Amino acid sequence: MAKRITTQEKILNAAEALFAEQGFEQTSLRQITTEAAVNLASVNYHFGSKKALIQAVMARYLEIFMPALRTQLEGLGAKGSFTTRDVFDRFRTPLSELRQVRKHGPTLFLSLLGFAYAEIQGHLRRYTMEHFGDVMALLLDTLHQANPKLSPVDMFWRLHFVLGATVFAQVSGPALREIAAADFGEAVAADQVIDRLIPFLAGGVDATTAE
Amino acid sequence: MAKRITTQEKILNAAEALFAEQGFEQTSLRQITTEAAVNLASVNYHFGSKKALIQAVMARYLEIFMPALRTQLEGLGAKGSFTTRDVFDRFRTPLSELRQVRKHGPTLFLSLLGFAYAEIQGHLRRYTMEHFGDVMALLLDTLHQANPKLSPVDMFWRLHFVLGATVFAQVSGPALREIAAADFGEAVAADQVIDRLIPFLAGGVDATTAE
DNA sequence: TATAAATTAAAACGCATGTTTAAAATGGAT
DNA sequence: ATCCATTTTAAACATGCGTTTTAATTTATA
Repeated sequence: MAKRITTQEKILNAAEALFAEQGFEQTSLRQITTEAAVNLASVNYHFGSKKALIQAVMARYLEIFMPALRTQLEGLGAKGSFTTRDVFDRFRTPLSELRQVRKHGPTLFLSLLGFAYAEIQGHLRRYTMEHFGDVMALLLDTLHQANPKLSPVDMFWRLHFVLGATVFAQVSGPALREIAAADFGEAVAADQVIDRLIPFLAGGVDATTAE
Repeated sequence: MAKRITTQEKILNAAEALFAEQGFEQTSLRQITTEAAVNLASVNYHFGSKKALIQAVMARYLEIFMPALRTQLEGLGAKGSFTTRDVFDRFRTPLSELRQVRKHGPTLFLSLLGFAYAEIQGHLRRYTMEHFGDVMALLLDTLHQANPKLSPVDMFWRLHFVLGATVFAQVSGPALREIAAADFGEAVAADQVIDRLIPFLAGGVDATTAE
């Protein structure tokens, strides 16, 4: 017997798919509840507001991703020395674990993260920093260990460039993969974008600073 | 005597400032017309629709930027050999020329470009490709000359990572510069972000591909 | 089975948006 | 100075949104 899917889960599942596809603002509660085949009012009943729903969608992923990333980074830190590339490679496992949540969890998560930053969801930034600020600090510290030449302020900026490239790659992902397939006859799976991305990011972070 | 400012220009000026600050979707025509001190209906009268206004705002910059970039790239192509870094450095002049349009033209333009991609303004993408597709092709070609090792499809993806990092840096620019100033006591002018960005981008594009 | 609590359902509310309409004002050409 | 096209204005329109309300229904408890 299939396990019972609650209304809340139906909403979360429909919401995250639409959010990842269209962004938060552009997705209406009516779209979500239609897709989930539940009543419009149930979103406010179960979650309180649209904003709270967005947070719930993100939390489901962050609660898996962040502890996993922390474990990975701590494991790397135990080693004597490592490269920037090593640090970014440590993102692979935490991302893969998101498949527990949903089949396309990794892609969904990164897309959501993308929209969270692209649209200015200040409350999400606050939520992340409040609950997982320590992991973010650990990431910054680990990257600095990998590349001690870079000053903290340089690392700060580059880490945000990294975030930008990542986010953009996901948000524009579907469109870009389509163009790539048409122009190069080379279909690229969503998950493989990350394989193209990681070398780029490591190269960027390791670049020599401006003279 | 100050030169007369037409209603259309008043609208364009108010619109671009608000767009760059808040994005396209989040900026209402009522905000724009209030700021510009013109009647609400004048937007639709002069431009036809909000979508057309967005296009007009972008066109004002693209029509200066794109030909300038083309000139720069052609100048570089005449040289025997050049690096990826050289290519990105050629963006500086075209960006600076945007100051003709407005004092903070370069920053405004990049922010607008950012929102154009972050929000899914498909019509802007189409417009750019339609009117300046040749320049984009030239850019891709020039980058390939600078780094022949990279396959076209690799270059395609990396160029879009570049765009993502750039766009994100501008959209989140104000917030990031604030944090940077607070955490590192180091104020960074908006124009200087591009100086931090260029080495990062060149490093990313030149990175060795995944094994 | 009777009762209370939790959930679902349908409808309406209040608000903000882009757009349209139709009248008033403006400005240049004859 | 008059006429006509252009522009500005104020008002309303249609639509979609998140949210709230109130009643019906289901579910669990005693």
